[in-house]
Amino acid sequence: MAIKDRKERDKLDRRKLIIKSATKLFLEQGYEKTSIRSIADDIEYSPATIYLYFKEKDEIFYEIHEQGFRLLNKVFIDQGHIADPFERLVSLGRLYLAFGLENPDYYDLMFIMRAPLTEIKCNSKWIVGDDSYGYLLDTVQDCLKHQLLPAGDPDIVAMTIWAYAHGLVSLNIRERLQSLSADVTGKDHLMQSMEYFLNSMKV
Amino acid sequence: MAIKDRKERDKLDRRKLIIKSATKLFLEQGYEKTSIRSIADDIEYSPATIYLYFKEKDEIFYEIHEQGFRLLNKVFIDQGHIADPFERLVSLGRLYLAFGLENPDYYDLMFIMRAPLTEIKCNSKWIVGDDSYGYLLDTVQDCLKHQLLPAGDPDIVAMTIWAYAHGLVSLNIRERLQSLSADVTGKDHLMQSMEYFLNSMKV
DNA sequence: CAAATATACTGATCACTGTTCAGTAAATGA
DNA sequence: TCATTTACTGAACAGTGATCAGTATATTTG
Repeated sequence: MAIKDRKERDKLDRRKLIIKSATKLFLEQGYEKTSIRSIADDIEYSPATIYLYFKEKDEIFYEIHEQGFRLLNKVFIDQGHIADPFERLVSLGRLYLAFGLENPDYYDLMFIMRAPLTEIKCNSKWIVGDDSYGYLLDTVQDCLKHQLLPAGDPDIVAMTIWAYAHGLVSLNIRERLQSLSADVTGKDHLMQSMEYFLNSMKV
Repeated sequence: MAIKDRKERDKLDRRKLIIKSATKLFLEQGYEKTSIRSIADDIEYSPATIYLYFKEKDEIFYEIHEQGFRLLNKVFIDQGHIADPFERLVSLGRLYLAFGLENPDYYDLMFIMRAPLTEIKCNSKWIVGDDSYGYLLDTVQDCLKHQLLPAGDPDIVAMTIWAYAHGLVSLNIRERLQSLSADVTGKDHLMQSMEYFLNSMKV
């Protein structure tokens, strides 16, 4: 049965090849411009072949979507050592902002784009995102315990903070801040805003 | 020269006809599914005709984009009578949230979608959005004057509040809240979040 | 070993998209 | 009356995601 095993490995390899190429093209030119044909061209297979490994275009990009979350988790993971909960929260905020600005395409896929997750998938695998949200929730709960944030339901508080951070990043990515009366574009102003936000929240 | 006038009026009428049809189809089925051909079908003209009145698809949807801002302005405009600045701010927040949830397609076009505003247009006409932002900025300045919000640059403060509200609405529209550990979906939870946010900010 | 079957892949095609352009028919101006 | 402008269109271009009958190779079975 070794042959069968090898074949299965080969099949997975080809799947990975597709994802690798798709990721490369995606980071170069974004989701919309990365066509099935361009991926096929890149890996030197027929477009039809890709549909033997993925049901639809979205399924390929769901993998990249997951990669993005793994990336964000990696960024978050070694903040646990910060003892002060509020300091940890500040650090998470900074990192989230930096992640969004440095990986706008990943961020887009993860949080802005019309979800590439039709059907059941949504329940079964969205869980990857839970890790990142988990860090936030834990930190928020710590802050609440030490009364560093105004009392409230931890989930509501975490969602509130996330909503703020997401709003900041996504307004920036989609260039909605350029029209404001004052010029608040640029990373400095975004950081100023985040400091203002967190300091205002601090009890 | 009356004939020429009539002709110009007719031309504007046809332009309006296109926009009207585009709006109808857009609100029925969203941006992506509203094709030039479907608009042409609806108004019983050839697809090519549409390009005599609009340079590109985005130009049509820029009009709808403006309609959206006029709608939001109309919602905001009669909040000026609320005397207490902070109460006014709360009211603006509520209205913004309600607008986003009740008009997700408009909201999408206005604040989420990859901007349908290539080139110069961005400088010349984005100003429509300034009205709505103006209400927010005025209210924020009032709040700062009466020390109802933590001191800070008015533009940064306004942007911070807007970012929060936008984050809340857009995470909801793009269904990113469903994956959270607790079920924070639903208008109630969003309102709870907004109350928590604004109360936390209040000095 | 030979025949039947399973695997991996592809070219062609479908139905769609935004956009362009040569051509037409009618209204207008000289 | 004839030239010109105006308003419009059919057909096409180049691209998209997706499908499917067909093919060539490899494996399993009698």
